Amino acid sequence: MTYAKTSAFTEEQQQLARVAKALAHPARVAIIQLLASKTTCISGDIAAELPLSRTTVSQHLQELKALDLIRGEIDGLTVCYCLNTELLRQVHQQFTAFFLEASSTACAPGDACC
Amino acid sequence: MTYAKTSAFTEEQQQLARVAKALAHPARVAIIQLLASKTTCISGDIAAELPLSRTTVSQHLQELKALDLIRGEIDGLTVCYCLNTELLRQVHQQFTAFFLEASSTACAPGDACC
DNA sequence: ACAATATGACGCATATTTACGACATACTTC
DNA sequence: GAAGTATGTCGTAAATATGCGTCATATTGT
Repeated sequence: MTYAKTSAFTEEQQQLARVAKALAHPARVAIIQLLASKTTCISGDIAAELPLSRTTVSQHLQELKALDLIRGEIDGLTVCYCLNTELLRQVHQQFTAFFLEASSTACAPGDACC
Repeated sequence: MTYAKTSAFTEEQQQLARVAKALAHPARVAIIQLLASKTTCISGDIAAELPLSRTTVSQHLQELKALDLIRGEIDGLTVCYCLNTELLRQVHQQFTAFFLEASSTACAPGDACC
């Protein structure tokens, strides 16, 4: 984004693409799953569970945070990341609307339109 | 992918990331929406409706086709693209499972874990 | 204050994506 | 078969993403 002639697409399309991009890397998918399953969500612990350097994981965390999908709370020396469940539910709805629209299409292989 | 230390993540995580990456550009989101709404799905028509060159659109179409999200049928001189609704429904379920897992997490801001 | 620790920011190398013009191919029509 | 049309492939430039080491900063414990 901010690369494409991005302004020519609807805000809705851009929003969906933005979130999709956030999930477009297995590490970020893994991070979200980790935050969902673990009760400890300390930055260092997250990095320790992933096959990437601490620096790289931190970068992925910042990307998720930039979209507000996760939030970080500083607790003394450590930082605790938590999922923004509100937003995730909202995003889920957006994706569902998109997929429903797409999977109940009038244009399928073999149809008159093809 | 095939960039990350990709093998270290689960196939499930990689699959989700792969599909997310396919949706990570507004043009590809737009293409899917177009195919869902229009009854004509001819390559050239698709390109004409997007603010990108025909070549670029063709490239995006190939990316979606590579994941089998869309399928192209050659009809003489033109090529008709259609959504793979089966796969889209499947992918929708994967995303739903992921989002449900994520949005019903035990770790929320203010919780004991943070 | 000092040493130890946890994190993020910065800089850099490499890989991938994006966008597009030019070219090649295949089919249709004349 | 020649001319025209619709598509995809290729090559290439510019923008981004990815991964990681090193450094700067902030906090804790001594």
